[in-house]
Amino acid sequence: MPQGERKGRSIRVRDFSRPTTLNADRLFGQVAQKLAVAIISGEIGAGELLPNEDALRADISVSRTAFREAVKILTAKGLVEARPKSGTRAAPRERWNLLDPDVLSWHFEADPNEKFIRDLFELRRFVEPSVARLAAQRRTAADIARIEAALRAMTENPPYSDACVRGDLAFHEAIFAASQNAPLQCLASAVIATLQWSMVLKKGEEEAFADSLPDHENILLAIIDRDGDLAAVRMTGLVIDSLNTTLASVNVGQVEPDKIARIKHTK
Amino acid sequence: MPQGERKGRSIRVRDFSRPTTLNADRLFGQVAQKLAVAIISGEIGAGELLPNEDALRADISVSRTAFREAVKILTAKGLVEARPKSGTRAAPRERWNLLDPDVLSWHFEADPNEKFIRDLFELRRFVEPSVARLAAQRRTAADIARIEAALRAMTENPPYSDACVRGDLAFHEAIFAASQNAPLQCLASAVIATLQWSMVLKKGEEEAFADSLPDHENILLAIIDRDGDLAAVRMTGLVIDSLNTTLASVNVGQVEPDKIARIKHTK
DNA sequence: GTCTGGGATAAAGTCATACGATACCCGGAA
DNA sequence: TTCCGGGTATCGTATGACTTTATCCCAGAC
Repeated sequence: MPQGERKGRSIRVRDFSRPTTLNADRLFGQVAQKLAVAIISGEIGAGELLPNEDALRADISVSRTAFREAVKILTAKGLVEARPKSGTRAAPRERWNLLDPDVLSWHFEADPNEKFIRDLFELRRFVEPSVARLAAQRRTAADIARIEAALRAMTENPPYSDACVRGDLAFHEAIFAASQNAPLQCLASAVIATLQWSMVLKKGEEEAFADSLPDHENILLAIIDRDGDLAAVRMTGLVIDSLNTTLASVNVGQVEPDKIARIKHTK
Repeated sequence: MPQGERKGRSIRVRDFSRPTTLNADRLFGQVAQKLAVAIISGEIGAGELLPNEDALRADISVSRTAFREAVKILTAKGLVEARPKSGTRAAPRERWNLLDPDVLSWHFEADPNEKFIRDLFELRRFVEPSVARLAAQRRTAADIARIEAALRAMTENPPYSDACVRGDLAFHEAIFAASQNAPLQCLASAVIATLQWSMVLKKGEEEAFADSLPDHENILLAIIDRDGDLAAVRMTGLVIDSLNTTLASVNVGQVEPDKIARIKHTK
């Protein structure tokens, strides 16, 4: 069956996360990605954008249309600023919408440094406990079912397998959804991106994963009991543990460059 | 001087916030705004997008180029999803990047309902205290100067004047900046949008504003003292007070529809 | 009758070209 | 040296044609 083949032909890292707006199979999407990575990695750095003639001659011969649409996407995400006649420049980092799913994805691909991972974990540390508290207060039966299903995917599949990782991401996303707060839910993509990366970095450390399973389960129990404070405390513990094991993997493990290279390769 | 005239001819609500990517003076920007408002207000609602022929004939005769670039912007912000053969559809609300500055601005213009304001205050309630704690721990002398300058703008100008409002926004933004966490800083735009709206709704209630001034000052003092816990507690109090007075204005004041209409008018 | 496969079809995507507007650069004049 | 003016580069917009892609429907096979 050729279509099944096509579907499974390559697993991309960001396939796990929420559907992104970035059509990588479309031309403008490729150009946008290439430019974004160049900007985020600092290759372009707040200077003027590479003239389109360069871009389309070096990479692939893209028409002005595709190039402009790619630039429009980057503009919408704050990566570049196009001023009427003076030129299109790469924007300073303060302007980037770092919480945009695509920007996060590009950022990890371009410059997955430790400071950035720390910052994201800090965000998780502040947000996720509160979200868990809300979830405990507002969850419906359907929310519980969704969280349970995600947890089941984690326990019933081998650690760090695709299905297991997907389950972990779904676990956290379901808790966000149970919070019933739409703006808050937008942060789920940032959390998921963080999780995904920490999972890739930690891959192989199965004891750490096994330890985290009861923590997940206990969070679910607190949410079922509508015990917001307990859910928040337990979520705090989970995030801190996750940060520690992730940083341990990054610092101790000399495999880090290899892993990062592999992640980039599987993009 | 005609150019000065043009600058001051209309005060826009979002002029106070960080510079948005939305070029309202460009054609594609206007189309994007119009479509975005139609989607967010529910006028289009997850169905198929109005065929471009309709759009360009009804509103203004815009070329396919401008229309497509507008759609690309909306795609990048998650408001629409374009698929090759099936058409370009308005996306469900879960996909919207509600924390994007432009989307926030459009959301307030299209559908400033109480639930949304509550959700945003909830976000503030969770995030800002933690940010204040970080700011207290990491602030530099320059950060202090920036916060002080913002506070001065609040005290030295008449309540709810433009300069005063700008000062209030700058106060909160400066605290975010002092946290030294880039992803966290992206939430500043959401906080600022919330503040801006609550300020417009509260306008005229000068006693509430006067009461909040010492609160602001005390937060600054805690940050100067590097007392993170105290800064967090005080920020929590400020956010809660702000929510209460804002909701009181919305619920008690029968002026609400009038005010909202006026805000929309000044867009 | 149901399922499968391929072609018709419609919409998005891509390309090429052209023109208008304006900010910026540079050279000439005072 | 300074100021002014025109040229130029670049973005924005418009137009028309062609390509790609996925859906839908119908015909043919089991």
